[in-house]
Amino acid sequence: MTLSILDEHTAARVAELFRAFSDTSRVRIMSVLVEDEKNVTELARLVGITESAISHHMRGLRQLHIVQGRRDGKEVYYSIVDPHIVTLFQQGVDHIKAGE
Amino acid sequence: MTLSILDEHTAARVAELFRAFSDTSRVRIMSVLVEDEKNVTELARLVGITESAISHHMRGLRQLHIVQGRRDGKEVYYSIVDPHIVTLFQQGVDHIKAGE
DNA sequence: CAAACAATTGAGTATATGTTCATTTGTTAT
DNA sequence: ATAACAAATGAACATATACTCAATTGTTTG
Repeated sequence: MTLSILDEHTAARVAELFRAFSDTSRVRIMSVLVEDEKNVTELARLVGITESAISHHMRGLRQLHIVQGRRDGKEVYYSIVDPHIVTLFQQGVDHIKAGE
Repeated sequence: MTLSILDEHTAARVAELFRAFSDTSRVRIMSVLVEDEKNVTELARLVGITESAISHHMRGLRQLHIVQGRRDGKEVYYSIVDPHIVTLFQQGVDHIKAGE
């Protein structure tokens, strides 16, 4: 099944998906969330950027339905929504780790 | 095997890889190259941007070893280097096409 | 060699992106 | 109600990115 060139709109959505993982901080966020859910403060500490920056990233990832937030008291715990996304992400990591 | 947070350098390389597919034009370029090799002029016509813009994109993709160029006379034919990259890309496309 | 065509390169520009800082919102405990 | 902490938001800024245009390099053919 040999699909021809992607139409502009679909291509834009695909690009949007990959763009989610196109930033060092977001990649590190994902690498943590692959293991387990984490709240914003923990993520900030682990990734090494401010809680504000984490929040901004999480908003983007939420809008793409890549992560979801679960409030528990004062804290919001983020986790990865879709297992397929985990696979996609891991595949990228593995490709790099396998060395080029 | 539960890997902890990715170090800055590895994360940067992973981000770089995903960034390759984070642009609408590059996604469309890839969607064409998945099918078959193409020269710059053909790509420009199919994607709908100038040959110069294509060249700029191909340089980036070449530097990441995602595509390779093969000169045949006046033309340079580009193709995707690594089958794993095709799989990664297709998985992103499939995720979008499966609808969110 | 000159002309024609394909591809690349570099400069310039407009827009997008990631971050921080300051402020606001939400939640709990005193 | 107020204080304290967590998270989200908006503004501002610096950098990155994609594109076009003009010029250059590479290749073939007259």
